[in-house]
Amino acid sequence: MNPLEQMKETLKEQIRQAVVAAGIVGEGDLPEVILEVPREKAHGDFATNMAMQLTRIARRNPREIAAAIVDKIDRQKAGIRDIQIAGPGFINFFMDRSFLTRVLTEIRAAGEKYGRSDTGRGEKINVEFTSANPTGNLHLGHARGAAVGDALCNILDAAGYDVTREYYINDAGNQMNMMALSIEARYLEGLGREFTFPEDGYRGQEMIDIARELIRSEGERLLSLDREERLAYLKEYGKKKLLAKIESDLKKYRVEFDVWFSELSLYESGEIQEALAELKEKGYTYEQDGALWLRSTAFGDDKDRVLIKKDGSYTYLTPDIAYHRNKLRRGFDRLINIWGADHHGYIARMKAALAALGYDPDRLEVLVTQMVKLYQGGELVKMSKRTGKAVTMEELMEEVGVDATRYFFAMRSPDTHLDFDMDLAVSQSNENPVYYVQYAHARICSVFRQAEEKGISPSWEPAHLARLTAEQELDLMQKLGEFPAEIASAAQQLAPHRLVRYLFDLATQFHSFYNAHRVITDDADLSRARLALLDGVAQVVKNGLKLVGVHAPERM
RNA sequence: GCGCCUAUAGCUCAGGGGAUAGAGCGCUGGUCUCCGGAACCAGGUGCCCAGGUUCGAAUCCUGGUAGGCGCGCCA
Repeated sequence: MNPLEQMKETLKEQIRQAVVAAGIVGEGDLPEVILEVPREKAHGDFATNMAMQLTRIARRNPREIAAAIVDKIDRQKAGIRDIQIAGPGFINFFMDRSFLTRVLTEIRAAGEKYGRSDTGRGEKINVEFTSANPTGNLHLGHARGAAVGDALCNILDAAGYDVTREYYINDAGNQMNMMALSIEARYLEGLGREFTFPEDGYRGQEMIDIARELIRSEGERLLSLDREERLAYLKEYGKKKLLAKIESDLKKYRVEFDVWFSELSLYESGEIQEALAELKEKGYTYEQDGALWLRSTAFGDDKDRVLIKKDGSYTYLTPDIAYHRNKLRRGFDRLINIWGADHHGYIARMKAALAALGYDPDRLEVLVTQMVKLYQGGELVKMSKRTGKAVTMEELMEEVGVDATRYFFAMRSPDTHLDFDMDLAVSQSNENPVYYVQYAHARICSVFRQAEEKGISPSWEPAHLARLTAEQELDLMQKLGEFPAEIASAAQQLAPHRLVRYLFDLATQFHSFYNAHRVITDDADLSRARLALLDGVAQVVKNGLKLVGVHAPERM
C-alpha cells in the first residue's frame, strides 16, 4: 500500500472511531466511509459525506452530526492540519501533505512495477476478444475491440488478476466453405477459366491475393483435383494464410494472445456432443419441425433457439455453448467477452445456455463495443462488407500509426458510438491528444539530458525532497500516488478509458507545473528534488501508456 | 412491433446519488532574455422532454422523443 493509500485508510479508521465515540450509531450500523478528493481545492484534500449518510439513522441535522464527529477525531494521529464543516454537511479534511514526498521514493523503488496491486487477488479471468472469422482481414471494428481488449487485459493484470487472453477461431462453420468457394472463383478467374462468383462470397482483395499466390506456387495443378478435394485444400490453405495475416496484424498492433482456440477442435474432442448431452439430460431441449431446440426462454431469452438444424448440422450457437462450457471447465472464475454491437442480440441466449448447463450466468460478462464511424476530410467513409470495401486494420496502422490508433480507441468508453477522425489522429500537432501525453514523457527525458550535462542528478534524500512544497508539486505527488488506485478502479469497472483519462490529466498537471517552475536552477538541492519528481512523473506516464499499448518516446 | 446502446458546451467526449457539471478541438486575447511552444494562462453558452424516488438527481426509476445496432434452422 502506498503512502497516499495508507493515509486514506488511517483517516477512514479515525472517522469510524469518531462516529462510534460520538455515540451517533453503534458499530454495527456504521455505513461504509466514503472518502473522496473534492473537485474544489477550497474543500480540502479529502471530504466525507458521512454526516449526511447518517441523517436518517440518527434523525438529526447533518451539520450537527458532522460537528459531533469532528469533535472526536484525533487530528494528530490522522495527520490532519485542519477540518471544516461545509455545505449541507460535508466534512472537509486539510492534510499535512509533507508525507507525499514518500510517493516519489516508492515510485523510485518500484520502477516499472509501480501501479501494480493485488486488488484482484489472483482471480482467474478469461478475456476473449477480436475473434474475427478467418475469412478476411481485420478491419476498423476489430481494431477497436483489440485496443479495448488488450488494454483491459493489461489493466486487469496490473491490478492483480490472473488474465488469459483468448482468440476464438471460427474455423468450422459455413463461412469457411464460402471462403473456399471465393478463393476457388478467384483462382479460376486468374487462370482465365470460367467461373461464377458465389452470391454471398467474400469479395475482399485478400481473396484475390491468395488465389494469385496459389497460381504462382501451384499453377494449374488444383484444376486436376476433383471438386471436393480442391475445396478442402483451399479451405485449409486459406485458413492458414488468413490466420497468419490476422496474427501478424495483431502483433504489429502489439496484441498477443495466450490461447488461439479452434472451434474445429470442439468437434474433434467430442465436447459439442457432451454439451448437447448435458442440455438434453437437464431437460432444456426439445424436438420440433425436425430440429433440436434449446428452451432458452426458460432463462430470460426472447425465444427458444435451434441447436441442431433440420439438415443435421449445428447452428453457430451450439459449438459456442461447448466453447464457453470448456472455458468454465478450464477453471476460470470469470469470462469476459468483447463483442461488436452487431452481436449484442446474442448475449441473452449465451447466458441462457450457461444457466441451462447449471452455471451462474453472471460469470460471463459481455462488453459490447459500439460501432465506429470513420471520418476523413470531414466526410463519412462508407464501408460495405458485401463488396469487401472496408478500412483494414493494416491501413489504419500505416496511415495513423499504432500509438495514435490504440490511444484513440482506448480513450473512449466502449459503449459510446465512436466517430474516428482520421485527420485528427494523423495530425502531428497539438490537436492530437496522444502526443500531449507522450510529450510529457519526452520533455522530461530532455530535461534529464540537460541535467546530466550540467552534472546534476536527482536525489531521493528526505532532506532534499522536503524542498518540494509548492502547491503544484504537492498536487503532482498526490496524483502520482493515486495511480495504483486508478488502475484498480479501471479494472473493477472494466473501463480502460478511465486510465487514459488519468494519464491525460497527469500530463496536464505536469505541463502546468513545468511552465510555472524551473527544474534546473542554481539551488542544487531543490533542483535535485525536482528531478526526482520528474522521474516519478515519467515513470507513471510510461507505465500507464504501456498498459494502453502506447510507446513513451524519449524524443519526438 | 420487441430488445440492447446512446442523447451533457458550436463539434468530439468525460463525469453515473453530493458542494459552483468538466476536458479536448474550434474561437478571442495573453505568457517565454529560461530546462523542447507538440507547452502554459485567461475568456462560455450546456445535462433531450415529462413525471417519480431522495435531505440532495446530469446520475436511480417510470413513460415519452430522436439516432445507432440487432431481432435467421446465417456466422
